[in-house]
Amino acid sequence: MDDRIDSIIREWQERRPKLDFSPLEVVARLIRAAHFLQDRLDRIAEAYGLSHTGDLDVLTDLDRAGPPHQRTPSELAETLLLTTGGMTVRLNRLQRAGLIERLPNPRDGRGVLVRLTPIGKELAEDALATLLDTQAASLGTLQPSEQVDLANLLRTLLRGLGDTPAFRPAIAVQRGQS
Amino acid sequence: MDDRIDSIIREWQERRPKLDFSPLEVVARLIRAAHFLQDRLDRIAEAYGLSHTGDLDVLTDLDRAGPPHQRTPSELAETLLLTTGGMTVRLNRLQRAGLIERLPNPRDGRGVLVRLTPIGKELAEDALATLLDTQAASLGTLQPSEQVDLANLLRTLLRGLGDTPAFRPAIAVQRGQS
DNA sequence: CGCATTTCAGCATAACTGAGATAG
DNA sequence: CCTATCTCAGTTTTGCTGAAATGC
Repeated sequence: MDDRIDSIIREWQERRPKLDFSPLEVVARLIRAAHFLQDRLDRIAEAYGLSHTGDLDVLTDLDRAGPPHQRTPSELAETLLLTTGGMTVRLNRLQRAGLIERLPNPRDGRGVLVRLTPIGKELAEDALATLLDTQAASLGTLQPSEQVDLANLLRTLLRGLGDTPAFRPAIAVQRGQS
Repeated sequence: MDDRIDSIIREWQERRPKLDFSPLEVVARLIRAAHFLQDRLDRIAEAYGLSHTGDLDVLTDLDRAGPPHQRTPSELAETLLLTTGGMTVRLNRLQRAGLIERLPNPRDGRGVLVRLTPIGKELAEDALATLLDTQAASLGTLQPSEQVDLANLLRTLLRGLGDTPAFRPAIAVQRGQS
Protein backbone atom coordinates (compact mmCIF):
# COMPACT_ATOMS: atom_id res chain seq x y z
CA MET A 1 0.00 0.00 0.00
CA ASP A 2 1.46 3.30 -1.06
CA ASP A 3 1.77 6.37 1.08
CA ARG A 4 2.36 10.01 0.38
CA ILE A 5 6.10 9.64 0.18
CA ASP A 6 5.83 6.94 -2.47
CA SER A 7 3.96 9.42 -4.64
CA ILE A 8 6.55 12.08 -4.09
CA ILE A 9 9.47 9.81 -4.86
CA ARG A 10 7.77 8.55 -7.97
CA GLU A 11 7.38 12.11 -9.19
CA TRP A 12 10.99 12.85 -8.47
CA GLN A 13 12.22 9.81 -10.33
CA GLU A 14 10.33 10.84 -13.40
CA ARG A 15 11.87 14.28 -13.21
CA ARG A 16 15.41 13.40 -12.24
CA PRO A 17 16.11 9.78 -13.05
CA LYS A 18 19.79 10.17 -12.34
CA LEU A 19 19.47 11.09 -8.69
CA ASP A 20 19.09 8.59 -5.89
CA PHE A 21 16.06 9.46 -3.84
CA SER A 22 16.24 6.49 -1.52
CA PRO A 23 17.29 8.60 1.47
CA LEU A 24 13.89 10.27 1.27
CA GLU A 25 12.25 6.93 1.87
CA VAL A 26 13.47 7.08 5.42
CA VAL A 27 14.03 10.73 6.19
CA ALA A 28 10.87 12.18 4.72
CA ARG A 29 8.75 9.51 6.35
CA LEU A 30 10.46 9.93 9.66
CA ILE A 31 9.94 13.65 9.80
CA ARG A 32 6.38 13.33 8.65
CA ALA A 33 5.57 10.63 11.18
CA ALA A 34 7.14 12.70 13.94
CA HIS A 35 4.91 15.57 12.93
CA PHE A 36 1.76 13.52 13.35
CA LEU A 37 2.91 11.91 16.56
CA GLN A 38 3.91 15.24 18.03
CA ASP A 39 0.49 16.57 17.17
CA ARG A 40 -1.23 13.86 19.14
CA LEU A 41 1.02 14.32 22.11
CA ASP A 42 0.53 18.06 22.06
CA ARG A 43 -3.20 17.55 22.24
CA ILE A 44 -2.72 15.53 25.39
CA ALA A 45 -0.60 18.22 26.95
CA GLU A 46 -3.28 20.75 26.14
CA ALA A 47 -5.91 18.56 27.74
CA TYR A 48 -3.86 18.86 30.91
CA GLY A 49 -3.75 22.62 30.61
CA LEU A 50 -0.17 22.72 29.35
CA SER A 51 0.87 24.59 26.26
CA HIS A 52 3.09 21.90 24.96
CA THR A 53 4.36 18.37 25.11
CA GLY A 54 7.65 19.94 26.03
CA ASP A 55 6.26 21.15 29.32
CA LEU A 56 4.79 17.76 30.01
CA ASP A 57 8.17 16.22 29.28
CA VAL A 58 9.68 18.22 32.10
CA LEU A 59 7.12 16.88 34.53
CA THR A 60 7.47 13.27 33.49
CA ASP A 61 11.22 13.58 33.53
CA LEU A 62 11.07 14.74 37.12
CA ASP A 63 8.69 11.97 38.01
CA ARG A 64 11.04 9.46 36.48
CA ALA A 65 13.84 10.70 38.66
CA GLY A 66 12.09 9.09 41.62
CA PRO A 67 11.59 10.65 45.06
CA PRO A 68 12.21 13.40 45.81
CA HIS A 69 11.71 14.03 42.09
CA GLN A 70 14.50 16.49 41.66
CA ARG A 71 16.77 17.46 38.81
CA THR A 72 18.84 20.48 37.98
CA PRO A 73 17.77 22.76 35.13
CA SER A 74 20.90 21.76 33.24
CA GLU A 75 20.05 18.09 33.44
CA LEU A 76 16.55 18.76 32.20
CA ALA A 77 17.79 20.92 29.35
CA GLU A 78 20.26 18.31 28.27
CA THR A 79 17.74 15.49 28.29
CA LEU A 80 15.09 17.50 26.50
CA LEU A 81 17.38 18.99 23.87
CA LEU A 82 16.93 22.58 24.94
CA THR A 83 19.27 25.37 25.91
CA THR A 84 19.41 26.24 29.58
CA GLY A 85 17.96 29.60 28.71
CA GLY A 86 15.02 27.92 27.10
CA MET A 87 14.62 25.69 30.11
CA THR A 88 14.46 28.69 32.41
CA VAL A 89 11.44 29.91 30.47
CA ARG A 90 9.73 26.55 30.67
CA LEU A 91 10.40 26.25 34.36
CA ASN A 92 9.01 29.70 34.98
CA ARG A 93 5.86 28.68 33.20
CA LEU A 94 5.50 25.47 35.17
CA GLN A 95 6.30 27.19 38.43
CA ARG A 96 3.64 29.81 37.80
CA ALA A 97 1.20 26.95 37.25
CA GLY A 98 2.19 25.49 40.61
CA LEU A 99 3.48 22.26 39.11
CA ILE A 100 7.12 22.56 40.09
CA GLU A 101 9.16 24.45 42.61
CA ARG A 102 12.78 25.50 42.74
CA LEU A 103 14.99 24.80 45.72
CA PRO A 104 18.55 25.84 46.38
CA ASN A 105 20.91 23.00 45.54
CA PRO A 106 22.59 21.99 48.78
CA ARG A 107 25.50 20.49 46.85
CA ASP A 108 26.16 23.49 44.65
CA GLY A 109 25.37 27.00 45.71
CA ARG A 110 25.31 28.23 42.13
CA GLY A 111 22.46 26.03 41.09
CA VAL A 112 18.97 25.00 42.00
CA LEU A 113 17.01 21.81 42.13
CA VAL A 114 13.68 21.56 40.38
CA ARG A 115 11.07 19.50 42.16
CA LEU A 116 7.54 18.41 41.40
CA THR A 117 4.87 19.80 43.67
CA PRO A 118 2.19 17.34 44.80
CA ILE A 119 -0.09 18.68 42.09
CA GLY A 120 2.65 18.40 39.53
CA LYS A 121 3.35 14.85 40.54
CA GLU A 122 -0.27 13.90 40.27
CA LEU A 123 -0.48 15.44 36.85
CA ALA A 124 2.70 13.72 35.71
CA GLU A 125 1.50 10.32 36.80
CA ASP A 126 -1.86 10.71 35.22
CA ALA A 127 -0.43 12.07 32.00
CA LEU A 128 2.13 9.31 31.74
CA ALA A 129 -0.55 6.66 31.47
CA THR A 130 -2.40 8.71 28.89
CA LEU A 131 0.73 9.29 26.87
CA LEU A 132 1.58 5.61 26.80
CA ASP A 133 -1.94 4.67 25.78
CA THR A 134 -1.94 7.20 23.00
CA GLN A 135 1.42 6.10 21.77
CA ALA A 136 0.44 2.45 21.84
CA ALA A 137 -2.66 3.29 19.84
CA SER A 138 -0.59 5.31 17.38
CA LEU A 139 1.53 2.26 16.72
CA GLY A 140 -1.49 0.06 16.33
CA THR A 141 -0.92 -0.77 12.69
CA LEU A 142 2.44 -2.31 13.49
CA GLN A 143 2.71 -5.84 14.81
CA PRO A 144 4.59 -6.17 18.10
CA SER A 145 7.52 -7.75 16.32
CA GLU A 146 7.52 -4.93 13.79
CA GLN A 147 7.60 -2.43 16.60
CA VAL A 148 10.67 -4.15 17.96
CA ASP A 149 12.35 -4.10 14.57
CA LEU A 150 11.49 -0.47 14.10
CA ALA A 151 12.84 0.43 17.52
CA ASN A 152 16.10 -1.36 16.80
CA LEU A 153 16.59 0.38 13.49
CA LEU A 154 15.83 3.73 15.05
CA ARG A 155 18.36 3.06 17.77
CA THR A 156 21.04 2.48 15.18
CA LEU A 157 20.00 5.61 13.37
CA LEU A 158 20.00 7.67 16.52
CA ARG A 159 23.50 6.62 17.42
CA GLY A 160 24.61 7.49 13.94
CA LEU A 161 23.12 10.92 14.36
CA GLY A 162 25.33 11.54 17.33
CA ASP A 163 22.83 11.01 20.09
CA THR A 164 24.71 9.69 23.06
CA PRO A 165 23.49 7.49 25.86
CA ALA A 166 23.06 9.25 29.14
CA PHE A 167 26.13 9.20 31.26
CA ARG A 168 25.65 6.86 34.18
CA PRO A 169 28.29 6.71 36.85
CA ALA A 170 29.70 3.25 37.47
CA ILE A 171 28.71 3.57 41.10
CA ALA A 172 25.10 4.62 41.08
CA VAL A 173 24.10 7.50 43.28
CA GLN A 174 20.76 9.17 43.78
CA ARG A 175 20.02 10.16 40.20
CA GLY A 176 21.10 8.63 36.94
CA GLN A 177 22.88 11.65 35.56
CA SER A 178 25.75 13.53 37.03
CA MET B 1 24.74 -0.74 21.92
CA ASP B 2 22.45 1.32 24.09
CA ASP B 3 21.14 4.74 23.30
CA ARG B 4 19.57 7.48 25.31
CA ILE B 5 16.12 6.00 25.12
CA ASP B 6 17.32 2.71 26.54
CA SER B 7 18.53 4.57 29.61
CA ILE B 8 15.23 6.36 29.97
CA ILE B 9 13.15 3.23 29.63
CA ARG B 10 15.33 1.40 32.11
CA GLU B 11 14.76 4.17 34.61
CA TRP B 12 11.04 4.04 34.05
CA GLN B 13 10.87 0.31 34.50
CA GLU B 14 12.58 0.58 37.84
CA ARG B 15 10.09 3.22 38.91
CA ARG B 16 6.89 1.79 37.46
CA PRO B 17 7.34 -1.88 36.77
CA LYS B 18 3.64 -2.35 36.04
CA LEU B 19 3.46 -0.04 33.05
CA ASP B 20 4.38 -1.03 29.53
CA PHE B 21 6.90 1.41 28.15
CA SER B 22 7.44 -0.35 24.87
CA PRO B 23 5.65 2.36 22.86
CA LEU B 24 8.42 4.71 23.91
CA GLU B 25 10.92 2.50 22.15
CA VAL B 26 9.50 3.66 18.88
CA VAL B 27 7.85 6.99 19.57
CA ALA B 28 10.54 8.60 21.68
CA ARG B 29 13.24 7.52 19.25
CA LEU B 30 11.28 8.67 16.28
CA ILE B 31 10.67 12.15 17.63
CA ARG B 32 14.24 12.43 18.76
CA ALA B 33 15.65 11.31 15.45
CA ALA B 34 13.38 13.73 13.62
CA HIS B 35 14.74 16.50 15.79
CA PHE B 36 18.32 15.78 14.81
CA LEU B 37 17.50 15.30 11.15
CA GLN B 38 15.48 18.49 11.05
CA ASP B 39 18.41 20.30 12.56
CA ARG B 40 20.73 19.20 9.81
CA LEU B 41 18.27 20.11 7.11
CA ASP B 42 17.65 23.51 8.65
CA ARG B 43 21.33 24.21 8.51
CA ILE B 44 21.29 23.54 4.80
CA ALA B 45 18.38 25.89 4.30
CA GLU B 46 20.27 28.56 6.20
CA ALA B 47 23.31 28.03 4.03
CA TYR B 48 21.11 28.94 1.09
CA GLY B 49 19.91 32.07 2.83
CA LEU B 50 16.55 30.64 3.81
CA SER B 51 15.16 30.78 7.30
CA HIS B 52 13.90 27.28 7.32
CA THR B 53 13.74 23.88 5.73
CA GLY B 54 10.08 24.66 5.27
CA ASP B 55 10.88 27.39 2.81
CA LEU B 56 13.21 25.11 0.95
CA ASP B 57 10.49 22.50 0.82
CA VAL B 58 8.31 24.90 -1.10
CA LEU B 59 10.99 25.41 -3.69
CA THR B 60 11.76 21.75 -4.16
CA ASP B 61 8.09 20.96 -4.31
CA LEU B 62 7.69 23.41 -7.15
CA ASP B 63 10.72 22.01 -8.89
CA ARG B 64 9.30 18.54 -8.61
CA ALA B 65 6.12 19.67 -10.30
CA GLY B 66 8.08 19.92 -13.53
CA PRO B 67 7.90 22.75 -16.05
CA PRO B 68 6.47 25.25 -15.74
CA HIS B 69 6.99 24.52 -12.04
CA GLN B 70 3.64 25.71 -10.86
CA ARG B 71 1.36 24.78 -8.00
CA THR B 72 -1.44 26.53 -6.19
CA PRO B 73 -0.92 27.71 -2.63
CA SER B 74 -3.51 25.20 -1.47
CA GLU B 75 -1.65 22.32 -3.01
CA LEU B 76 1.57 23.43 -1.40
CA ALA B 77 -0.09 23.86 1.96
CA GLU B 78 -1.62 20.43 1.81
CA THR B 79 1.61 18.71 0.86
CA LEU B 80 3.65 20.53 3.45
CA LEU B 81 1.19 20.15 6.31
CA LEU B 82 0.50 23.85 6.73
CA THR B 83 -2.60 26.00 6.79
CA THR B 84 -3.17 28.13 3.72
CA GLY B 85 -2.73 31.18 5.90
CA GLY B 86 0.66 29.93 6.92
CA MET B 87 1.52 29.24 3.32
CA THR B 88 0.68 32.81 2.36
CA VAL B 89 3.32 34.01 4.79
CA ARG B 90 5.91 31.63 3.42
CA LEU B 91 5.16 32.61 -0.13
CA ASN B 92 5.44 36.29 0.71
CA ARG B 93 8.84 35.61 2.16
CA LEU B 94 10.01 33.65 -0.87
CA GLN B 95 8.57 36.19 -3.27
CA ARG B 96 10.38 39.02 -1.51
CA ALA B 97 13.57 37.00 -1.95
CA GLY B 98 12.86 36.74 -5.67
CA LEU B 99 12.64 32.95 -5.60
CA ILE B 100 9.02 32.54 -6.61
CA GLU B 101 6.38 34.58 -8.33
CA ARG B 102 2.62 34.46 -8.29
CA LEU B 103 0.53 34.40 -11.43
CA PRO B 104 -3.21 34.55 -11.82
CA ASN B 105 -4.60 31.07 -12.31
CA PRO B 106 -6.14 30.92 -15.78
CA ARG B 107 -8.32 28.02 -14.75
CA ASP B 108 -9.70 29.59 -11.61
CA GLY B 109 -10.03 33.31 -11.18
CA ARG B 110 -10.11 33.02 -7.38
CA GLY B 111 -6.71 31.52 -7.14
CA VAL B 112 -3.12 31.98 -8.15
CA LEU B 113 -0.32 29.82 -9.40
CA VAL B 114 3.03 29.89 -7.67
CA ARG B 115 6.01 29.52 -9.95
CA LEU B 116 9.75 29.28 -9.46
CA THR B 117 11.77 32.15 -10.84
CA PRO B 118 14.98 31.22 -12.67
CA ILE B 119 16.93 31.99 -9.52
CA GLY B 120 14.52 29.97 -7.44
CA LYS B 121 14.84 27.05 -9.80
CA GLU B 122 18.58 27.15 -9.69
CA LEU B 123 18.54 27.25 -5.92
CA ALA B 124 16.06 24.38 -5.73
CA GLU B 125 18.14 22.17 -7.97
CA ASP B 126 21.32 22.86 -6.16
CA ALA B 127 19.74 22.41 -2.77
CA LEU B 128 18.12 19.15 -3.75
CA ALA B 129 21.46 17.52 -4.38
CA THR B 130 22.77 18.84 -1.09
CA LEU B 131 19.75 17.64 0.79
CA LEU B 132 20.01 14.15 -0.63
CA ASP B 133 23.69 13.96 0.16
CA THR B 134 23.13 15.08 3.70
CA GLN B 135 20.31 12.67 4.20
CA ALA B 136 22.30 9.80 2.77
CA ALA B 137 25.13 10.65 5.13
CA SER B 138 22.72 10.86 8.04
CA LEU B 139 21.62 7.31 7.36
CA GLY B 140 25.17 6.11 7.01
CA THR B 141 25.10 3.79 10.00
CA LEU B 142 22.29 1.80 8.47
CA GLN B 143 22.95 -0.84 5.87
CA PRO B 144 21.05 -0.39 2.61
CA SER B 145 18.81 -3.34 3.44
CA GLU B 146 18.16 -1.85 6.86
CA GLN B 147 17.17 1.41 5.24
CA VAL B 148 14.65 -0.45 3.16
CA ASP B 149 13.25 -2.21 6.19
CA LEU B 150 13.05 1.03 8.08
CA ALA B 151 11.29 2.75 5.21
CA ASN B 152 8.73 -0.03 4.98
CA LEU B 153 7.98 0.05 8.66
CA LEU B 154 7.62 3.80 8.59
CA ARG B 155 5.24 3.54 5.68
CA THR B 156 3.00 1.25 7.69
CA LEU B 157 3.19 3.60 10.63
CA LEU B 158 2.40 6.62 8.53
CA ARG B 159 -0.67 5.04 7.07
CA GLY B 160 -1.79 4.12 10.55
CA LEU B 161 -1.37 7.72 11.60
CA GLY B 162 -3.85 8.79 8.98
CA ASP B 163 -1.46 10.12 6.38
CA THR B 164 -3.08 9.60 3.03
CA PRO B 165 -1.42 9.11 -0.33
CA ALA B 166 -1.70 12.07 -2.62
CA PHE B 167 -4.78 12.00 -4.73
CA ARG B 168 -3.88 11.18 -8.30
CA PRO B 169 -6.53 11.37 -10.93
CA ALA B 170 -6.98 8.18 -12.92
CA ILE B 171 -6.32 10.14 -16.08
CA ALA B 172 -3.14 12.04 -15.44
CA VAL B 173 -3.09 15.70 -16.35
CA GLN B 174 -0.40 18.31 -15.97
CA ARG B 175 0.23 17.99 -12.26
CA GLY B 176 -0.16 15.08 -9.93
CA GLN B 177 -2.55 16.69 -7.49
CA SER B 178 -5.90 18.26 -8.12
C1' DC C 1 41.37 33.39 38.66
C1' DG C 2 38.87 30.91 35.21
C1' DC C 3 34.93 28.06 34.79
C1' DA C 4 30.16 26.44 35.61
C1' DT C 5 25.18 27.30 36.67
C1' DT C 6 21.21 29.87 36.16
C1' DT C 7 18.53 33.76 34.97
C1' DC C 8 17.04 37.56 32.27
C1' DA C 9 16.31 40.99 28.57
C1' DG C 10 15.95 41.54 24.02
C1' DC C 11 15.29 39.47 19.75
C1' DA C 12 13.85 36.82 15.75
C1' DT C 13 10.21 34.41 13.70
C1' DA C 14 6.68 31.31 12.66
C1' DA C 15 2.39 29.96 12.13
C1' DC C 16 -2.50 29.92 13.60
C1' DT C 17 -7.15 32.02 13.71
C1' DG C 18 -10.83 34.30 11.90
C1' DA C 19 -12.40 37.81 8.84
C1' DG C 20 -12.76 39.73 4.27
C1' DA C 21 -12.49 39.93 -0.82
C1' DT C 22 -13.21 37.65 -4.98
C1' DA C 23 -14.94 34.24 -7.98
C1' DG C 24 -17.00 29.61 -9.17
C1' DC D 1 -26.72 31.70 -2.72
C1' DC D 2 -23.31 28.96 -0.77
C1' DT D 3 -18.76 27.39 -1.17
C1' DA D 4 -13.80 27.62 -2.27
C1' DT D 5 -9.33 30.20 -2.69
C1' DC D 6 -6.29 33.30 -1.02
C1' DT D 7 -4.65 37.11 1.75
C1' DC D 8 -4.14 39.83 5.75
C1' DA D 9 -4.22 41.66 10.47
C1' DG D 10 -3.73 40.50 14.85
C1' DT D 11 -2.27 37.34 18.16
C1' DT D 12 0.24 33.76 20.58
C1' DT D 13 4.39 32.01 22.04
C1' DT D 14 8.65 29.61 21.91
C1' DG D 15 13.00 29.46 22.29
C1' DC D 16 17.68 31.40 21.22
C1' DT D 17 21.57 34.55 22.17
C1' DG D 18 24.57 36.92 24.88
C1' DA D 19 25.37 39.25 29.18
C1' DA D 20 25.15 39.43 34.16
C1' DA D 21 25.15 37.41 38.85
C1' DT D 22 26.70 34.05 41.80
C1' DG D 23 29.51 30.50 43.58
C1' DC D 24 32.98 26.62 42.73
